[in-house]
Amino acid sequence: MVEGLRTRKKERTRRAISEVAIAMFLEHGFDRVGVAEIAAAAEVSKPTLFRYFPSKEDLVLQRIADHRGEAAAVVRARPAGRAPLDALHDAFMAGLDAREPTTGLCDHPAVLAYHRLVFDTPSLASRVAEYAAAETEALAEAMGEAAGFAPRAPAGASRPVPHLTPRLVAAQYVTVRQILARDNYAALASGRTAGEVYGEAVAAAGTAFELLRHGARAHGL
Amino acid sequence: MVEGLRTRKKERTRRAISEVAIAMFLEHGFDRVGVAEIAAAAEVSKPTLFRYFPSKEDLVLQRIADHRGEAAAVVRARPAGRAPLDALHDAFMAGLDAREPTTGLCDHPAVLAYHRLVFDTPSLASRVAEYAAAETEALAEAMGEAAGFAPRAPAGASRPVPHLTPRLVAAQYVTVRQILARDNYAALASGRTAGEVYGEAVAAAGTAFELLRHGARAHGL
DNA sequence: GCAACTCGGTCACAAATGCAACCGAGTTAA
DNA sequence: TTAACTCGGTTGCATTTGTGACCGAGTTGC
Repeated sequence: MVEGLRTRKKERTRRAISEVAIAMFLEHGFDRVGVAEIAAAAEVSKPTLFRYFPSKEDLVLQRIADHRGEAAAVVRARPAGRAPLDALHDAFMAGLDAREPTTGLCDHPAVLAYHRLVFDTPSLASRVAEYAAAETEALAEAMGEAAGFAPRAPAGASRPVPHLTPRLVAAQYVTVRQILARDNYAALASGRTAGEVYGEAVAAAGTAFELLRHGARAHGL
Repeated sequence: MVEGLRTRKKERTRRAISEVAIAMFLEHGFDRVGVAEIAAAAEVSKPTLFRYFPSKEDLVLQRIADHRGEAAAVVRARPAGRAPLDALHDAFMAGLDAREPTTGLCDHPAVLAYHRLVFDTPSLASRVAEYAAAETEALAEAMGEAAGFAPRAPAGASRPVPHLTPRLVAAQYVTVRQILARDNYAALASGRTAGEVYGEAVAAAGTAFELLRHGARAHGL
């Protein structure tokens, strides 16, 4: 009973609303389109729209939220004997290869426009930062497990709190990844193609993960 | 209630179910397709299917039922001074011109196959007869009004009962129309096109309505 | 003769949805 | 300042839908 009519229709509705909303935002701008218009275009009532998405911003950020916990999953599913950072490096390289939008190296016009929409709309950009914070926390937990730290579970807290070192490393990874993606996006925004940028992107990722692995000192900083 | 989301979606669902069902019946035969398969293909649950259509047969007959009361409406909407039978004749001629399926003069393969499906399936054919009876009653009422008879409303009856003459004429009209449509369909089934048959169909309709208007005596019967 | 199965159709219940009215904050206009 | 308006978001309620279990009649198999 994992795949009933109910589930299928709900997923379809969620996708339809989000896609319609993004298309309208891209065409007219985020705050020149009202939620009522989106609901009408998606053939859904306004309360239903808000049952799927808690706020107007989430209509856009759903795509980003879909990747929630991905880094933590990569760490947990890494091959035996492979270090967490190496597994993350592998995953990022694979993402570059596949031109995944999350790497910033996807030059489809729609994806580029989506990037512009998110970063040019303050309320959206700020929400992305929140997602990044949540992502960091989840990754820190997975890294704590990987490093053999038994996660502490304080009395009042609902979730275990990782130790300091995994949290620092996780935060650094998330930050570094943002920079890499930003750089790739900037290169594409200046008109170059993903194929042209690919080599530099790989090299930049190599540098970044090398820095993460061995610290700044080895680079004279 | 003008045109809300609810109404629109219900009509869409009703159409989707009926069309999916007819397509499957045409491909595999009426009683080689289960209602559960139809519901699955139409992406609705079985109870929902039966909320729209009271029986399996109605999945097919919906198209015919859609024309319920059409003859009565034609009579009521006829131009001032035009006799009911003449208005019905006009309407039938217009139907022939437009190649409406109800005239039997539509040679689209899908319509032909639909005809075959209905008349080759006993449980469907018998239901068509019931619809014809209901159609007759409705038309008789409209004709009674047109003829100036005040419809009688007997104590126990929920609806007024037309006088005898309008009922006879209405019954004759329905019968005659069935024969005309059957003849047209037979001609098309033998491989001729609607355009080729059109002239004969018009002439046949002329003869039939002439007979209705002036009786058999004038034709030596 | 009888059990197991199929198939059209129904039931009770919970989940999803539409609808209309409303709230509260921010804007505009008089 | 106040009144009217817009817009994101919410609420109560009726309608619609999915789900699973069930009924009863007709077949099939033994």
